[in-house]
Amino acid sequence: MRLTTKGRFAVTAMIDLALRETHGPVTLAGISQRQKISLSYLEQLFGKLRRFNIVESTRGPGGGYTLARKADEISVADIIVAVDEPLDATQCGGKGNCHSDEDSHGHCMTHDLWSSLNSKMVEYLSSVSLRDLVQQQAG
Amino acid sequence: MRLTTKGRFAVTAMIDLALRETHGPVTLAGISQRQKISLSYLEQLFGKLRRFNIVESTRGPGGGYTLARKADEISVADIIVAVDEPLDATQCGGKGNCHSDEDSHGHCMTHDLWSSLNSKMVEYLSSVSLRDLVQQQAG
DNA sequence: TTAATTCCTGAGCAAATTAGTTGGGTATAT
DNA sequence: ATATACCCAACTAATTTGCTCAGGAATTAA
Repeated sequence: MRLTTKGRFAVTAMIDLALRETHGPVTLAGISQRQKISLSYLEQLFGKLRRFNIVESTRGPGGGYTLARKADEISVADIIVAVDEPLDATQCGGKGNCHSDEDSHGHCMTHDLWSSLNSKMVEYLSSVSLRDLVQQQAG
Repeated sequence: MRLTTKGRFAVTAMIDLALRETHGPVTLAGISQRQKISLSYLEQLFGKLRRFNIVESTRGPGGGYTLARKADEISVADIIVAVDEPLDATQCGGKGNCHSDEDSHGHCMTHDLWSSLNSKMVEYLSSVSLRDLVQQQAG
């Protein structure tokens, strides 16, 4: 899991969306103005979020985006995984057929190590829901 | 806190170092060969790690790097913070003088939100020590 | 039906970051 | 002296980030 400003933009935009979707679909133009993120960049991000079934779209006037499920069923990990390119944690490309390390017991040291660290990160960010963030923001 | 392959390289190299430093200083050339990371890149990373007092260096033949403190007193967060450029979490640059968001109570929405999420990340990665990783690798 | 709104897509581009190269140094053990 | 190894800065290539531009498609409302 990669953690950059790109994921931050997506999470920020999703919070903006979650805060407003009670009044109906939220337009990207609105999010763009409020959060100071370019519309085209948002379109790219929300294209990915839609393909990952995190948001749903409605076209035409009065349209916009809504959450595809409840805010407490969307985690920060879901959002970040959707928009960020995957970070290739293992040098062998996940094959496990890497014997370069002298200490290796069949595959590269990085393999088990970083992938387990990575899964802990995912585990943690999976435990933080969009609803948690919205409540934190409101409070 | 940013989380990219750069941090992974640094953590991987540090584990390699921790596993071997019982036999004396570990050379970057050795780490480079074993972990398949270019020597010059390692030199850059370890320059930063040294400036953050995470490792110590010994010049000349038989020299190399050693841990500046015990492995259980070095966290993954320490390593990543040392090598990664800081991720500017707030759009206002940490000033708090941003009133762009309509829902704002004096500063931008992103401000509190992402910085608290960020501090949770740091908190978590601070709880994982180099010793934990080494034991995990050995076992 | 026409126009306005909004999502949708792809190509291209500038800036930043990542990863590495090159080409030098400096300190130290033998 | 010489080889080892850290140290350092400038430069480069590849990738990612963030954005612009230019359209197209679906939907609502006049």
